[in-house]
Amino acid sequence: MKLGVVYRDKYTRCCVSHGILPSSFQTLPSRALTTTTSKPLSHRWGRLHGSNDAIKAYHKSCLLISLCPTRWDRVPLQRLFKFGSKLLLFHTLQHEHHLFDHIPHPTAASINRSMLNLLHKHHPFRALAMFKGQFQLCSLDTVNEVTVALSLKACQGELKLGSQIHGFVVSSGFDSCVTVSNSLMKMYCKSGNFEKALLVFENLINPDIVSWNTILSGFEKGVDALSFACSMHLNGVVFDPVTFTTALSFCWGDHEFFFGWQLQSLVLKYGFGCEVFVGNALITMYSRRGRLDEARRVFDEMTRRDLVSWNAMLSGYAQEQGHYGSEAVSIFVNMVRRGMLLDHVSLTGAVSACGHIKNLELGRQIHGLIIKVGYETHVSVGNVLMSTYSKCEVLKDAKVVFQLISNPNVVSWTTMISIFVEDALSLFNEMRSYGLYPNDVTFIGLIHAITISNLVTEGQQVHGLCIKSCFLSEQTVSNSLITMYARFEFMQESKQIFEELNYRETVSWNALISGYAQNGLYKEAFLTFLSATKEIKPNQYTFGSVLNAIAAAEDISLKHGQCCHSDLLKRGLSTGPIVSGALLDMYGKRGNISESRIVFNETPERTVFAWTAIISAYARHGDYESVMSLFKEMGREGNSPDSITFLSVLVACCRKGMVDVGHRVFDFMVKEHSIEPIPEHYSTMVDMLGRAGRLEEAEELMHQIPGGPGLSVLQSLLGSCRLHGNVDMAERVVNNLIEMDPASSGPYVLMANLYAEKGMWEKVAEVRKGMRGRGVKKEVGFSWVDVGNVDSLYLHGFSSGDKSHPESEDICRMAEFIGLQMKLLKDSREGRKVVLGVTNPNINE
DNA sequence: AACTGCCTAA
Repeated sequence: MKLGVVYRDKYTRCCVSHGILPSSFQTLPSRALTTTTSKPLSHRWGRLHGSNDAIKAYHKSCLLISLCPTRWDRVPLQRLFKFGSKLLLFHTLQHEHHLFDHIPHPTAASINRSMLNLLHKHHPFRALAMFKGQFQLCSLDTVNEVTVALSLKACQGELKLGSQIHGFVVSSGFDSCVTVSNSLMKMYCKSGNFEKALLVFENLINPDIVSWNTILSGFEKGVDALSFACSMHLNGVVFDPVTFTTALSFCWGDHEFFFGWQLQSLVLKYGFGCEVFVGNALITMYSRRGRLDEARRVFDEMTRRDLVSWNAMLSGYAQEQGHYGSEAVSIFVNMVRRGMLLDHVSLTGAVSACGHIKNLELGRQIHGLIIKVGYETHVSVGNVLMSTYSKCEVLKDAKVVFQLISNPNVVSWTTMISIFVEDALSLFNEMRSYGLYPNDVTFIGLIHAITISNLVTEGQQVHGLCIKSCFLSEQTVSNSLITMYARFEFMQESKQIFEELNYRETVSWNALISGYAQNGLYKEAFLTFLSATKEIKPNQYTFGSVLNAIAAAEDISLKHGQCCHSDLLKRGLSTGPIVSGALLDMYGKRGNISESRIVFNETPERTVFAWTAIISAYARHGDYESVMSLFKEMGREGNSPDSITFLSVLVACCRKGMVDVGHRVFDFMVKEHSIEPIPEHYSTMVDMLGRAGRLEEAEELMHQIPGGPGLSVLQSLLGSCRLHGNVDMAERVVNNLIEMDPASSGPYVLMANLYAEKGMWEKVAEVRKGMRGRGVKKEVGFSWVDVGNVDSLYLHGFSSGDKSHPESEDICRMAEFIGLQMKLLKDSREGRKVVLGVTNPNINE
């Protein structure tokens, strides 16, 4: 009988059904299959003696077992067993029970070896089945303490199985053996039952160092672990390298780090400085605290290093957000030059370093290497590659990487959802169709995508899904939802989610405060900030949001902004880019230009936002000269202005009437900086031309705006028409305006005023009538006054003809007085004769 | 034979 294609298929099926990818079999030439016959095997291979030949023969025999097991006899097997554990490894690949039955007299040693092989090959439950088989056969003489220890290891933290074995341990008296107890403790630690592990430990009569180490490694909190280490020391337990390694792995928190130092000196004292594991733990400890130079010193002083040492150093550098990017690269290059066998940890570290320093070219080279060493289908490596490509803004390549990953996990899908915002929903559904469950990060990415795309209904659906799948209890997910609803202008929902949180961290407060600020609810934003300071420690984002609110609010006293400022100084937060930007923006918007300048001068890192904030502050103030000099200085310092910077410069030109300069700035923006003008740019240009009296040019420019003129453009042009008394154009503009926004009183009022100035009283009456006929009411304009009372939250608001204030009479008298003083000052400056008794040195001479 | 180290996504 010839073995042909059919059998190869059968062989493949057999492997697949066992979940095996036998790399050694893949290289078996198909010729071997087609030429092998099924003549009595013992006859053909029985005389093989060298282990290599035997293994080769065994390869074929494995195939044949699956093809025609009935033809198999015991003779070659017994011969093969002579070649020891290497062959036993092959048993584990196929039909191990079948083969196992052929072992004439299984001993505890052979069973243990088989179980260990199965564990190495990641088949823990088959190892367990082997143990179970001995159990059922009642051949307990083949079970020793090692067998029990191995079977406990095979449980992989499955509490149910482990407890059963614990029962067996107690009933068979194995609990007196410290090895078995140690394995039991490990099993309980892995299954998250640390208390039970402690119970086993406390019942031990003679715990050895492994017992202590096992318990030490089971602690969750660093503090508890280290105090246990202290008690070990006090109990006279002599630390071994494993103790140090375990204890050091807990020393990366703020409090624990000190302990790490002390442990390091103990390590040196005990002479364990050359232990690879200990050195690796030290490298990790230092790099987790960001002390890469000290980690490097440990690394350099190590006499022996293994792959993990190099990987620890590499990923330590890679994690530091690009500050040590070049160091990470040089470590990796060194590893490659030394011809080290790289694993997925090395490759992920190298790729993530490329992502942090945004070095696309190097990333691509390492990607090439990854393909060469065959890791392109590896999930972790693929995930980091995707993230690196997305950081380097080559999204297409990220997608290609994703498609090559053999078994994409939740992380892969989450990365895709975060990168491809517009496809986020369909990606999410596709992920679920593969039976993968989203985690909290997936939801954060999805909610963020929905927020950006403004998908209200889908947002509510995802909110429902979060409730259903119990993800609302995740702080981070709830925070995303708060932000989402705030963006949708559903502050009620935002607040409700916030209030239902069982614990509110700073981020949650920030989300709510910035939500209020963005929706124009400045008082709520400020009040929320006040409550936040009582509960949590505000950070730069908290202050950024509340300062934005105070900047935009007309009726919150600037004193509160100043209080925030001093608080920031006290906390040492005032120089961060977010806070300093918000501070100088606030002072600029609220009219305190000198304070703005001080904040700007004290800002160590002048970002585009800082420059823009100070320039727009001066522009709002009408200080054309300062705006232009700052704008030039900004260019000299190598900062490129953004769209808002240009807007502020244009506003300054507009106020000063510098039409030609404004034109040049506009062209400079479009041609040199390739910035697409936004409606506000056009509106400022139209305003600028209009104020200068170039009304026709203004109207012409207005019609060039892509998408047609908006409200603000028309309003500013109308203002210019009134200024220059152009009734015809004003009428055109007003008609346009009323069409766009029928409810607004602005155009009516302006038009009526223009007619009045021209003495066209019938027209005035007509406009007033039209206004009443359409049910339009004039909105009341308010002015705000800050009366020096620190406790008062808000300012006093006044409108024209308003007598509601209890002190309105005094206020009006004072206003009149101030008005008179101002008039006098103005007259004297312009060289007119002073009528009343305010002295002016210039006039007196 | 039991205890230990490096790992990515927001």
